[in-house]
Amino acid sequence: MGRAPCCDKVGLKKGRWTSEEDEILIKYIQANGEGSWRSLPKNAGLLRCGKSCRLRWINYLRSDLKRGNISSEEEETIIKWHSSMGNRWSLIASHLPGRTDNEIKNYWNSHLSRKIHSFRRSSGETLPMVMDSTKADIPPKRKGGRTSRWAMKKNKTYYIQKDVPKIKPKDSPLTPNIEEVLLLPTPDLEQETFSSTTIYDSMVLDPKVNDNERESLVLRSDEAWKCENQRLYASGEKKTETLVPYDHDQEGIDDGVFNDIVDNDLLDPDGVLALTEGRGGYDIIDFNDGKDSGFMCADKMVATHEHLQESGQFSSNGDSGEWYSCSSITSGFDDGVERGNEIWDEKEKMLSSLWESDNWEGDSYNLSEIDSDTHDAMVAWLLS
DNA sequence: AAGTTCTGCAACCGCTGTCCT
DNA sequence: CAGGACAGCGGTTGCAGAACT
Repeated sequence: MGRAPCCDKVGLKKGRWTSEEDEILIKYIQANGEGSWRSLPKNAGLLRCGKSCRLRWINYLRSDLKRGNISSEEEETIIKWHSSMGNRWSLIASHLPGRTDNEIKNYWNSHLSRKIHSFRRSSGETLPMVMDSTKADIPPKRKGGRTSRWAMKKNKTYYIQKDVPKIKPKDSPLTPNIEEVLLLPTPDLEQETFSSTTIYDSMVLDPKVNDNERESLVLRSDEAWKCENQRLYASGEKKTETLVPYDHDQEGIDDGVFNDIVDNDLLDPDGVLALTEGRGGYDIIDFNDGKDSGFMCADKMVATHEHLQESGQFSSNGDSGEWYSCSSITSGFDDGVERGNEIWDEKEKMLSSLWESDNWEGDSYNLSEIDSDTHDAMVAWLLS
């Protein structure tokens, strides 16, 4: 036999608390102490749910709360703890006396996350937008108002579009439009060198098939899907190649298997099997077992696991000896070899880490792996 | 100045683990 | 032990007011 329900929610007031209600609650708790939230509203004469009373007290009425004006030191604390704990707002709040989890959560969502996005813009990078085929032809026309929250959300979810609808070529040929919206966040050299569609240099393969089969899976003749992509090699040579996205739906992995991969079971937390988002869903990168694994780039297999191990680099072209980057979308240009001697600046590394961490939507386990120097630099920048 | 759109944040919702009966 | 409330948490929503054209 359990307890009586907390409240039946019938006839209870919702919404903003009035100053009168606050006063009643404060006086009651001062006289009787915290706790017994279920009986509190009745005893205090409030037409509120006990849960609501608790929330109001903890977040706004307690005398030890600071409320507003979060200092740079506090901001730094939030960033640091968030980088290691993710959205554990209550834990973060426990390191900030006088601050509540709700306040920190709101502050993060409305201030700090935006700082990171604005950095990407300020550093000459253009944030990619999700290509939504249903809207691609009708760019929204602004009538007035401020920066779109929707747009921020889109930016935020760009790399994490799990349920993005598959875009069929016949429905929405992307090639003509993609350049307008898919300028990736890359250093200057890359922006000059790579064409607009380099998003698809993410490698694509099915871990379940052998190399020959995989090649046939990836290669497509559908012109609408092809992406011309220029690559710059360390030698200075430029090459144009065609990258063809892999559509798991059309190409052989059934939805059930694919969803399993996406949802978790087949994802290796150590990164031997990784997903990157591509147009129409996820691409799968398998770093596992060498022989059946590798990287498909353009129209050929460019590296196997053995290449990776031997080279210590991300990948190389076994045929020509040229180095390829076969990285994810988010780090689509972060292969040091292909980029010659060019070195990413620290901010890019930071932001790349942030993007890859899926930090905007979920846990940030990757962020915790950022080395301390990078981490500190990131914090310094965010506070600058 | 009016109309439109977005921001900031307080409050709610729903879930989970723990405790109570 | 089972069932249910409690406490706490993170995600989401709603709205007043700000920002913008």
